[in-house]
Amino acid sequence: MEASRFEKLSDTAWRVAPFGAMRVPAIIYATESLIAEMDDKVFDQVTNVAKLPGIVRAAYAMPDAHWGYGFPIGGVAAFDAGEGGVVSAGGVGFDVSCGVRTHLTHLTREQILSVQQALADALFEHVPAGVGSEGEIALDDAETTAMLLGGAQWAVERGFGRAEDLDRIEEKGRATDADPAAVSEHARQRQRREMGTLGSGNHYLEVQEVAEIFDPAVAAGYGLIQGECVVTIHCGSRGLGHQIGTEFLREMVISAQQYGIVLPDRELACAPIESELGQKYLGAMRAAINCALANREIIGHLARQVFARFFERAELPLMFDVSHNTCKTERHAIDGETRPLFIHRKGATRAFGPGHESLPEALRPFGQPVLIGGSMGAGSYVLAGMETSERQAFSSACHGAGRRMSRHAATRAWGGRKVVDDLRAQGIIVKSPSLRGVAEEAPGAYKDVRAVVDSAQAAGLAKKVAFLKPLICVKG
DNA sequence: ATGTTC
Repeated sequence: MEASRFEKLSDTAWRVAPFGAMRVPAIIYATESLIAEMDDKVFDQVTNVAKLPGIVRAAYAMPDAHWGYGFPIGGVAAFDAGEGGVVSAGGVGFDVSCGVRTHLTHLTREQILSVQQALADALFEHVPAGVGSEGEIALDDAETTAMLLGGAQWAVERGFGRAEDLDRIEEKGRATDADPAAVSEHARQRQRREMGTLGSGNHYLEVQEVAEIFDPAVAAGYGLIQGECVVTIHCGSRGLGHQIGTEFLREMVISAQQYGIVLPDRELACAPIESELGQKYLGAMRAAINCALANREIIGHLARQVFARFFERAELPLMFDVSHNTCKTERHAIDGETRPLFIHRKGATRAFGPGHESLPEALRPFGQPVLIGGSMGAGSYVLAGMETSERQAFSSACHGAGRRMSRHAATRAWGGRKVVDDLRAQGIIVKSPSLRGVAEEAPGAYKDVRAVVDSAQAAGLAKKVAFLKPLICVKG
C-alpha cells in the first residue's frame, strides 16, 4: 500500500488521524518500503480496530504487520474496561498464546554439526509435528482442568520440565484467573492427545547458531554466546485454543447488537470486558494461555531428552518464553495516570524495558527478551525491550518477519522439495511431515526480517541483541 | 492457526 495514506511522523512511524467512526488514531511502525509491501487490508484493519469501544490512545501495527482475521497480525490495541472497553476473540487470534521459547545449550556450532543429521532425525522422531499430531500424553478431564489452571507449573509438577524454568516464563508459567469451566467439552476433547505437539503452519522447533551479536552486554546477560547454539520452539495452544476462538467468535457476533456494539467488520466481534460474555472469554482465553505454556514446557522437555542422547552433559536451561497472541491486563500510564488496561497483542510481543518489576531478577537489568521468529532460511533475532516502547505501543514489539505472500501464493511459487534442497545447500536441515507446508513457509514468502527488526529498533520498540541462524528446523 | 471447508 501507499505510505502516502499516512501522515509521516518519522522514518519508522506513520499515523492516520481519526476519520469516520475512528475513536483514536492508527499508528504503524515500519519503513516506507515495508509499508509499500503491505496489503491495503492492513490499513483497513488497523483503522477499523480504532473504531472499537473503549480503545485507548491508538490502534497500532508493528513492522511485521500483515492481513489477519479482523485485527492485523502484528496488531496492538489497549482497552479500558471502565470506558466500555471490549475484549475481542479476533484480537487475540485463533492460536491463543502462540509464542516462542529459547533454550541455551552452550554447545558449539561444531558440536551440533558433528551430529547434525542424526540430531535432526531424532528431534523429528521425538517431537510430534504436523496437522492433528498427537503425543504420548493423554489427559482425562480432571488432568485437563489441572493443566488449564496450572500452565507450565502443571507441566513441571508432572515431571515435564524443571522448576527453574518457571522464572523464565511470562507470569512464572501460569496465567492467573483462568476459568476451566468456561472451556467447552469440545475444546477439551480436541486437546486430549495434543499436549507436547508442535502443530503445523509456521510452528517449528529449531536448533540455531548464535551467529552475530549486536549488544554484547545484553547478550551476555541473556547467556547468548557467539558460536554457541540454542533451541527455539514456536507453537501455541493447538486445537484447544482454536476451538475456544471459534466458539467465542460466534457468540460475540451474535451478542454484539445486544451490547449496543456496531461492528466495523464482522471479524472484529467483541464483547464488553465487564459483560458476562467478556468475562467468560477472558477466563477461557487465560486457560488457553496455560495450555500453550504447558505445551511449550513439555516440548522443551522432549528436546532435552533428545539432546541428552547426543550430549550427556547438555543442560538446556530456558532463556525465556514469551507469547505473542494474548489479551493481558497490565497497568500503563494514560495522561499521567496509571490504569489497568486490557492489551490485545496479536502477532505482537510484549517488550518490557529494563527494570520492569515483572521480569525475573537475572533479566531485569537488560529488559525483556523479545524473541523474533524469522523464516527457515533468513533466521531469527533476539531483541530486548526498551523503556521507550511503553509510550510507543504499550511495551510491544514485532513477533516475526511477517508474511509478504499468502500461503496459496507461496505454493504456486515454490515446491516443497526445492525449498528443502535449497536450504540443505545453505547448511540447514529441514524435517517436516508436509512438503506443502514447507512450500507455504518458504523463506521467500516472508518479509526481510532484518528490515523488520531494524524498523522495530529505529521506532524504539526493542533493540537488537543477537541474530540466530538455523542449522536444524523441525517444521509442523 | 485449525481433526487445513461445521
